[in-house]
Amino acid sequence: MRREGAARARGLRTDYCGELGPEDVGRTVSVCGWVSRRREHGEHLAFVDLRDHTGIIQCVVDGGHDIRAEHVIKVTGELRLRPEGTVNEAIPTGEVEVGASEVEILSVAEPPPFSVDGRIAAEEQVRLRYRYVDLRRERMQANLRLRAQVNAAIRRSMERQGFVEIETPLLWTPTPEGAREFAIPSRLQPGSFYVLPQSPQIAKQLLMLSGFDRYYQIARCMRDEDLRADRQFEFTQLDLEASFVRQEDLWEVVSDSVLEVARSVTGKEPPPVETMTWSEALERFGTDKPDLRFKMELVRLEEAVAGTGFKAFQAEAVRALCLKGGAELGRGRLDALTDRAKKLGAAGLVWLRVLRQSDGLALESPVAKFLSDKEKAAVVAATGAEEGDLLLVVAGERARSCRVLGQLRLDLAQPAVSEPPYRFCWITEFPLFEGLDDDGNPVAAHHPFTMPHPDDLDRLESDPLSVRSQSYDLVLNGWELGSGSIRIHRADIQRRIFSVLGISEQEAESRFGFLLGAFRYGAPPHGGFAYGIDRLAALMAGEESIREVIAFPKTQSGADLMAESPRALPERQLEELGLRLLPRPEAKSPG
RNA sequence: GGACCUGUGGUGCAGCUCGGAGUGCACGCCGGCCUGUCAAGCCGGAGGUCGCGGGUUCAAAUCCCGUCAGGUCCGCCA
Repeated sequence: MRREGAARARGLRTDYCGELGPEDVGRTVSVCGWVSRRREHGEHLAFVDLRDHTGIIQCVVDGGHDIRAEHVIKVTGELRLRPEGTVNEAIPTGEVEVGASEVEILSVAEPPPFSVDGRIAAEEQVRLRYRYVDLRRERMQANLRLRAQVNAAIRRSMERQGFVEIETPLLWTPTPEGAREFAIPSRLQPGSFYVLPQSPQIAKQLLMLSGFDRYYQIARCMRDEDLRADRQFEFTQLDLEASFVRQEDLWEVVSDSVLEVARSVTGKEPPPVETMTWSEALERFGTDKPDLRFKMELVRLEEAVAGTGFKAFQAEAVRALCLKGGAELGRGRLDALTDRAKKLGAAGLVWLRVLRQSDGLALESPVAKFLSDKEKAAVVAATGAEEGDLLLVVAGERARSCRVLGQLRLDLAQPAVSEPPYRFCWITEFPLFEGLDDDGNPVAAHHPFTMPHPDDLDRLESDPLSVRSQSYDLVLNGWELGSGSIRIHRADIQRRIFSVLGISEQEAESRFGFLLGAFRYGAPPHGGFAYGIDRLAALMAGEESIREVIAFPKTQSGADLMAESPRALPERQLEELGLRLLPRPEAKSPG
């Protein structure tokens, strides 16, 4: 438990509270911290549980001191074994206590707005308003320290692999694509604006053209989009880019870093990162971010019901889920599932209970009468269903049917997202384009500098929607951690992409000018990746929201309840920036 | 932009369906007692615009409308 490196930096104290033990008995020690709890026994005896970031130590003090919860005090005295029968097995320092000869009150505290010991869980609203108190709690101390451990593991991995840490500007220039940006008015050039980077994407590609070969940065990114449990305005990514590499090389680099993180946090060797194509993920799990911790994969039934007389199953795709033991679900529950499927975009949901009959398994369902015995048998065989299971079938367009079942799979069987094990997975071969915009032009799925799959290059113009890209996502337990791609470094291919996207040469020049310009001076083949450290740290900490691993997060309406941002600026400051406010339709009054 | 959940002494809850005096529980707080506790114990006490505004009603924490705040989600996040 003792940390040698910290020994010289203990300052006012000789020891940390949580590190004292029987081996220290007999020493005169000084400990500093916050009063976690006091137990008074009259004029001459009181117990004080003193807390610092390492833990809690019991101090035995004279009852005359006015020592209250969260007072900051320094206690000096001899460390001794607790008397027989008074050992507290519930805490690591429970065998010893400080017999206080001197108590110094370093500062007094008002009663905290909620309990620091976590006995009663305060509402998030209250926690955020008094975040400095909230962060004293064991949970938040552990979370933020775990996050620091994640950062350290990432740096270890990147340095080991020869990456160079380079900082890029926070005051950047507006880019037309992607997320909404935060704008910063220029004082020296009134009317002009910087923006905060939504990612260092362009900067890091330029660093490749500059010959740095391997760049990384633990980078803050800002996106002015609506907030969620896994999304804040500002978040932190491991951002990296490498030259003269193939996708496989990057997967290895990134896998090394996340496995180093998992190893460091869990103390165990994590399972290797798996890989599957986007198309396979959709077929097997009905999503591009599969949760591999549990099976219940989607099943193809097209062959089993080929040539069926049942109209609903005469569709492009007929897919099923088998819910183990689901036959006992009541009618109300099944109706709710059907509603859910419809809300998700399915035409309907067919359920079949798998029951035992004298001569084998039988299917009980409102539509059983429309299926032949042979079809029923084929369905049972294809799904591997056993007595007591429930089959859920969606028929219709392929991608939609898979996605509906993919969501039902999560609804019915997904464990808490932060529960181990940690099953990292690469999703590869994303489509280059996703659908068409209002003008009938394909829309870039990743960004317009993503290199197409070499085997599909000749279909770029003839059948763009079938073209795969060299882009890839990293997924952990159903959460998208990040994405990356091999970039286009050749002008001819970039021209063809812009042409397919319906972007003219002039438009490309004005929108991506300085990047395209830089490419004219010698661009190495390169590619990169970025993943969210907030999300990774949250999952590693067993949290469902990234706010629990961020010291001072914003609420869903973008407010900091402690700092009370955002706020109005004084008129003088606006003037200096060359800004004038439009009248607001209505003033917000505090509730 | 939209859907749903939540808002009651400092904290966490119950009360709301079926309207009848701010009623209750746990923690905390203040005072007293208490020399081996550790969620200390015992006795006493203080503390409330029921988020805010409007409506219905003889009467609203409770029903209705609006609004604000927090959360979850859809849209959005190349």
